[in-house]
Amino acid sequence: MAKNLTKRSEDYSKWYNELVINADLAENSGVRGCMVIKPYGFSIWEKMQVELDRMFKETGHQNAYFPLFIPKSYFSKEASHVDGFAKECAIVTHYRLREDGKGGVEVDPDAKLEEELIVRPTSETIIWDTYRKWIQSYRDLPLLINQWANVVRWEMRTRLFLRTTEFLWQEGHTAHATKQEAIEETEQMVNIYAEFVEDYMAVPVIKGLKTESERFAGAEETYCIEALMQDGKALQAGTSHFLGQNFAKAFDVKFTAKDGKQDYVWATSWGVSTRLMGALIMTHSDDKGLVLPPKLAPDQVVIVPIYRNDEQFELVSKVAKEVMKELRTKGVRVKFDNRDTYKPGWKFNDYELKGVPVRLAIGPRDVENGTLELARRDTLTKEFISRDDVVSIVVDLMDEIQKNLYNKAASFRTEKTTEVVTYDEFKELLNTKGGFILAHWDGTAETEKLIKKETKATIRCIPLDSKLEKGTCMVSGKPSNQKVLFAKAY
RNA sequence: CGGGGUGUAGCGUAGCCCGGUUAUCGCGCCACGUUUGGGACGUGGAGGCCGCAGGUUCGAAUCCUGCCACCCCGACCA
Repeated sequence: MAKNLTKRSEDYSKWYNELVINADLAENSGVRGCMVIKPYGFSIWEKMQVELDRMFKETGHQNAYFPLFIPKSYFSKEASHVDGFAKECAIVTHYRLREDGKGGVEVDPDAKLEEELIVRPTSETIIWDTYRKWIQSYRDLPLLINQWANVVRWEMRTRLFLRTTEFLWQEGHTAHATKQEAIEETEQMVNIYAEFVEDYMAVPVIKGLKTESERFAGAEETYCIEALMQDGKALQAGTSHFLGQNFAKAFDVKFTAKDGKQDYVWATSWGVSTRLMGALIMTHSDDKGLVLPPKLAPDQVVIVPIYRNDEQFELVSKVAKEVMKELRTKGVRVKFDNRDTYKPGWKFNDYELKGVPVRLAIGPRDVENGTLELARRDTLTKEFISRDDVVSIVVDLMDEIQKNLYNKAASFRTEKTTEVVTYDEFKELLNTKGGFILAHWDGTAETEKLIKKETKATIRCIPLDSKLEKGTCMVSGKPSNQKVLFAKAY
């Protein structure tokens, strides 16, 4: 990372970009708005997948896979859904290339598809078209399915991990016999997302409901989790939608209930994406690079040997390998970096850049004294510990670092969350402190739009667990029952 | 899609206004040697159709025209 570039500098996005590239997580591919996720970045994403997938399965969901291509006509079946996605779709119109006579290739105009195919921006339509065939009776319900997939949204502006043209995600699509059950599913999934993001990513989130204008295209209610980044901007980290009977009606998905009556099924959909990687990076990183929570770090501990000659290397390696073995027995992910092609100082900096939670250094002096040098990535502190205590200390540290990262992020968020009464205060705060702002709002789309236009701040959510309190809208002065969460957002 | 900016080695750049030897510097890369407890040093070396296509000129990285790509700010958005 550039030495003089810090996250406190004005150009936060440049800092972020360099961090993603230098920490070897991902890079721009050169293909419009698509990124290459490099092995190190992908291994973190894989850890996230494993934990999320486990949580989905523990709550009765199964994985399946649906097609990448969606016939254009499917989209026109749900009116608000098409409105929401029409402007950002990649469309397949032809199925063949031919030689252009100049050494290249061109699209063969004779190979035009009769019906264009949309590269999925999300899979509601094709999945509901399929569910129609799968669901006849209440006995087929609930249908609880998730898929891990890539989707494409042709956004105007892209950003590594946060908004790439193609991104990886999971999307759950469930069908239920009753409205109540579907709402419970929607709420359960937003709770699972919050639990994952807080417990595994160590990123505190606020659960809430989206306002009507921020709602998912085709949803009756959108639940979300919102996180606060270090530059004071909010990031939507996950969404769970109650779709009512909208898609069931659009795709004619009916079932016969116990009483013999036919009804449309009730639906939900929910998803998190590789954007979570962006949240992880922007929440914990410092000027030395990435900081990974132990639960998601591909390597939780790295051992760096210090030596001058082969003899010392053998001596040090022996201890390093023993320590590695003992830690692995306790379930700690350890890497022994015995490469002779890089110097210790270089390795120290590289692992700090990559965010490895704990570094152990062993040199001849340590072997002699029965010690190791332990360095924590989260606090950047170093200490010598006894060789005999290393396993218990490191095992405890995994929990401690995980908690410390969460607490740090939580107190940052508390510090950056302000309640205001007047619109003037609100505007002033946005320009100075930023962060989350709680304020009364009259519940109208007009006021919401006006605030967005004048300040660029949006209502991130109507928090679920905030207390009800009477007040008046900071803009219109009309009555309000609850403060809502505002912020400038990614 | 509007407004602004930038394209020179793998990366970051100087040169461009005011055309003129072999295109500058740093990092990285390769070889050899000395090094190794916080990003080592020395010596030598490789690597460029100066974004692309035209034009002006004896001569173009530099001037002109067109195109393309990327970045930033808006609008849009997980």
